[in-house]
Amino acid sequence: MPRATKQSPERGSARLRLLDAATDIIRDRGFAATTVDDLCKAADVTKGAFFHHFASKDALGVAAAEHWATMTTAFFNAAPYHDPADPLERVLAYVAFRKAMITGNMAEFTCLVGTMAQEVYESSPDIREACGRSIFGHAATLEADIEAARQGRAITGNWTADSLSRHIQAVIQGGFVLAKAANDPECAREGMEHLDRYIRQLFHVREEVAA
Amino acid sequence: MPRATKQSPERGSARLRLLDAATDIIRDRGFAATTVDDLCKAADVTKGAFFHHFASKDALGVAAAEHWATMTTAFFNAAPYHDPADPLERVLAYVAFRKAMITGNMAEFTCLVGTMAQEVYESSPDIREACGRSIFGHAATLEADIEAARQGRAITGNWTADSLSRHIQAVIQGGFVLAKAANDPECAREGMEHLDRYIRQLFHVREEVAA
DNA sequence: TGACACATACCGACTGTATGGTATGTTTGC
DNA sequence: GCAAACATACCATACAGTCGGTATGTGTCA
Repeated sequence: MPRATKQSPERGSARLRLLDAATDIIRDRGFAATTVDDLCKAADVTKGAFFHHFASKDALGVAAAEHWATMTTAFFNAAPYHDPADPLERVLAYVAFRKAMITGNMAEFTCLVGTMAQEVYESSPDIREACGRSIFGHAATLEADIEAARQGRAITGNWTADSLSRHIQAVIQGGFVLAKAANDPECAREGMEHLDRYIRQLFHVREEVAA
Repeated sequence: MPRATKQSPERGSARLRLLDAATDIIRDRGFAATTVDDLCKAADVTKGAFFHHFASKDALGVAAAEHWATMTTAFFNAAPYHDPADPLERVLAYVAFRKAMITGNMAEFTCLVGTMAQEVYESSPDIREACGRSIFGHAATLEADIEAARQGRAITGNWTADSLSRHIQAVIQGGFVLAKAANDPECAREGMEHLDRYIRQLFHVREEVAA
């Protein structure tokens, strides 16, 4: 366990290392079951460093949610599902991308802010709000494409683009819950197939053979 | 705070009172943030009684999940959505029923086993499995109706009854996560409307004006 | 250029309390 | 009179948070 020493090149990175550790550990055990000592050990920093950067454990929770929002925004911005020229194709590509992301350990593909929101929605309003901003901010990134597709194809249905954008996130989050309960990621993938089928039906396009 | 005294008429009900308290408190704060003392206080029993009935806090978690399964099974068996003669009508009535259930406090309508599974899936396999049995056992109660509707209406789609039964639960669970993140139950209700629309589309039936 | 002030980033021992769990009674129904 | 159903006092530990300190960088002015 190499202590960060004087002249250490990582000096100044304790905050980031703590946030990265929080992302992993909280997804694994949840927020309440994650101790400050756990985080310090994983990030290889001391308790002094922790409370230098964060006023409290709750404050770290808020920062972790915001860090998650920043990371995921950059990640999804750089993802290839934006490539198609047709907005509906982009939405369907997003769903396919989310499905393809479901691999590896449960903690690797599940959602930090969904997990935290579920746990602390009542006990820690600050964390809950930060989680909400992350989830609904991400949902909103699909809204323009959905609306463009809706207008471009003259779809008239009893639903709105923002409602569908939230529903997409709900299916993803629900898939994670079932996957954890079953200890089987396939549950989450299944949900994405239903979601793909639903969206195609809303827009009256043929169902393709699942990729 | 009236201590349970000798000659108390509730004697013998400590276990049940603890399970009921666990149902409420864990849905509010999550499993890890719920202390044994919290449960004892809410159930108005002592720690001795707690550990007389449960070998550990984890054991209570398992029992709470099983108690939840028992309660919800009885509740849904008695619910009116079974009344329609047509199996598809019963499935749609189930979705409407679940939507109508979303009222009151968050902790009142959200799902104990979904919350717990999300939290302890990695750290407590016993609880995770009990949660899984509850969720997937409930999902399975819809499978026969879905399959009957599928055959009765000669539906040929690239999906199975058991997959759809799980997806229905996923949408419900995902709706709960978003509702908590937004602090707004309407998120969960929206999801049920999309689910209703999806099922109707799968079975090629007209969308009704939302109840 | 260098001395000084000041700020930021960290260290690690310490503390008060909360927590899960235990040991040992006491009461109650059969 | 025996076993189940409690009650009460207690314990070891783990936990979030504190505090006095040190190391390193940075701006400033003679």
